Amino acid sequence: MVHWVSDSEDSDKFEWDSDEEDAVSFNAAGSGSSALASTNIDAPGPSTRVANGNGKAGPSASAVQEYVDMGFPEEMVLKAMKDNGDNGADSLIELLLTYKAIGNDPSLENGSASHCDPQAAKDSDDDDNLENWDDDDAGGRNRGPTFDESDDEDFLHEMSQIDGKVDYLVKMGFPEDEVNMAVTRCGQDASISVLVDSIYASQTAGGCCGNSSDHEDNSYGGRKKGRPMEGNKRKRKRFGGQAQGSRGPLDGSDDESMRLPKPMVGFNLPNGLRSANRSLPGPAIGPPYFYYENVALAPKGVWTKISRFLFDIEPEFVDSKFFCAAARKRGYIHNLPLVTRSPLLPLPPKTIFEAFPRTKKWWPSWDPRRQFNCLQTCVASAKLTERIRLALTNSEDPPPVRVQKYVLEECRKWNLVWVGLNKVAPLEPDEMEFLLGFPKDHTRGISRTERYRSLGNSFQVDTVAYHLSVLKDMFPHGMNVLSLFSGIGGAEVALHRLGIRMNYVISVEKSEVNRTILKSWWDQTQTGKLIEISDVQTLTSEKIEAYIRRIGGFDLVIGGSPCNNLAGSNRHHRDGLEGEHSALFFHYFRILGDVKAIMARL
DNA sequence: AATACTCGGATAGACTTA
DNA sequence: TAAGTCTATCCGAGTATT
Repeated sequence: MVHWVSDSEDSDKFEWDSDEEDAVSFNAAGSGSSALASTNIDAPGPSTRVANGNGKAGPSASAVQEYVDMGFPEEMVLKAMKDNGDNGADSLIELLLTYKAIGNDPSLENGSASHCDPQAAKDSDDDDNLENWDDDDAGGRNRGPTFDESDDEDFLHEMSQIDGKVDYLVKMGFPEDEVNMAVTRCGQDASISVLVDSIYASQTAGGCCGNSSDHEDNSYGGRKKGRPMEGNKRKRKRFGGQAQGSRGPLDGSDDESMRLPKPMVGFNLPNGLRSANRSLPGPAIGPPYFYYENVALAPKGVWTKISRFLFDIEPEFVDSKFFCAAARKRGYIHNLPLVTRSPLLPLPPKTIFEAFPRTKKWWPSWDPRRQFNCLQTCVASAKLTERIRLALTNSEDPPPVRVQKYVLEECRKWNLVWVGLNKVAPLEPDEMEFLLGFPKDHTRGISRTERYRSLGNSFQVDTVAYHLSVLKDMFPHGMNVLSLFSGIGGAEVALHRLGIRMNYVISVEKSEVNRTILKSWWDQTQTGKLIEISDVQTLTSEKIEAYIRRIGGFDLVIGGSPCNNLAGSNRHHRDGLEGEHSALFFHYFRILGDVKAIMARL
């Protein structure tokens, strides 16, 4: 049952104090590390720059002038060009508009050119002390070597160069001395990922491994066995500190793989009898709440590793087939309470026939499917459905087993539905919207291919909303949300459908069509303020702090990792959590750490 | 050993724009 | 008409399950 609490109640402060199971004050947890949080992570590490300077020239005078002519102050243009990197003109303009919208520009005195919408002006009670949240160009305009070259470098390499990586790990709850030892062992150049490996290796092995060369050979997966199992007393407790051995299949010793639960129902389900409880480790407890999603069937070791980074929280693996008519196996790592969950109403149909009754008429008795497989980003070609039609019309009824098998195989592979005699077809985009819990026509207006791609990458709204439903009563006055890799706004739609007001949403999404979709939905349904950012790299810790100061903090950091090369097909150049695609996860990690540290400090 | 499943990508051709 | 953009098609491999 959903609680529809009116927005008019009058308790002004955020209630972060502990649901019954997590009775640790976040302030206490966060203050220890906060002193370190303010070190300058922009400063290059000592002699560790990679020799990758791609001779990129700074912004040309004429290009700057072009945007100055459009009415943007020069300082703002220079800053935007720096932050934008190589992302092109559209992205640059968005950035400029974002700066303006949030009132970032120090030189924006007369309101004549202001894009500030009235809502934002009204909500902010501190207009006169707007942060110069990019005051680096106010001070020393040419900060020398950090200005240009590093923008394009892979994030991991960048992180390898900066002193701040130690701080990030400390911020996220790793013991400081162990982090420092890991740096000593692996060298200054080691990536964060390697450092975490090293910390765990020494915790379990007693620190006898010499300075390994792990970081050079990308060999995370190669260290499979031979780890002594003696627990170290200071080891970060696995999965929130429950007694090891009582975890069932998830306590898969210390090897790299994490077994998926069967059935994949998460910690609990609506109306389910399973009532789960868990205790979170202190550093994991908010603020903010966070919610991270990724494909469940990631390559070996990936989930173990992600979990290590995120406080060793046990992932909640859920198949959305328990929420709707399509399977979707995903893992979620979050620090939300579990006990007061409630599903979205009305409950969506859970079988194909309930969802699409008209298909029943044409559904052959030898097709046993009652639910869809995972909705993907690509759909079957017309040629395939025509081949199927021909194969069936050339057979008697029922067709021979060979034909049945072929047709069924293709139907399962491509999620085909029966729409006529011997006629199958892929799901329409609006049917996928429906299955995923989005409003009809949510993605309408872009090309068909792009709709499929965006939807295939999206959240299943009912599943996510079920997990987020606990927030409803905690935030009767609404929430501030940092939404990373937002896609078409699955998280936002879920919160909205839960009746949770969103005061501010800062959304990071690379794809322009996705940003357009989210913005358009937002303008139709929301009264809060949406700020869209195209490039996650521009969300520096300075900016995060400025946003936090401005809007009063984030209540939820939510994001799904774009899973390029992590799941499904084309895994041949996947790279787990070592290569360039993993940079996206580390952005999530970095930003969450920043938000936690800054909020604890302020 | 065979089978099922998977938040993808390079490419040629169709289409649109300058 | 050439160049750029979008679309449809084939093509895949790794992991888990049977």
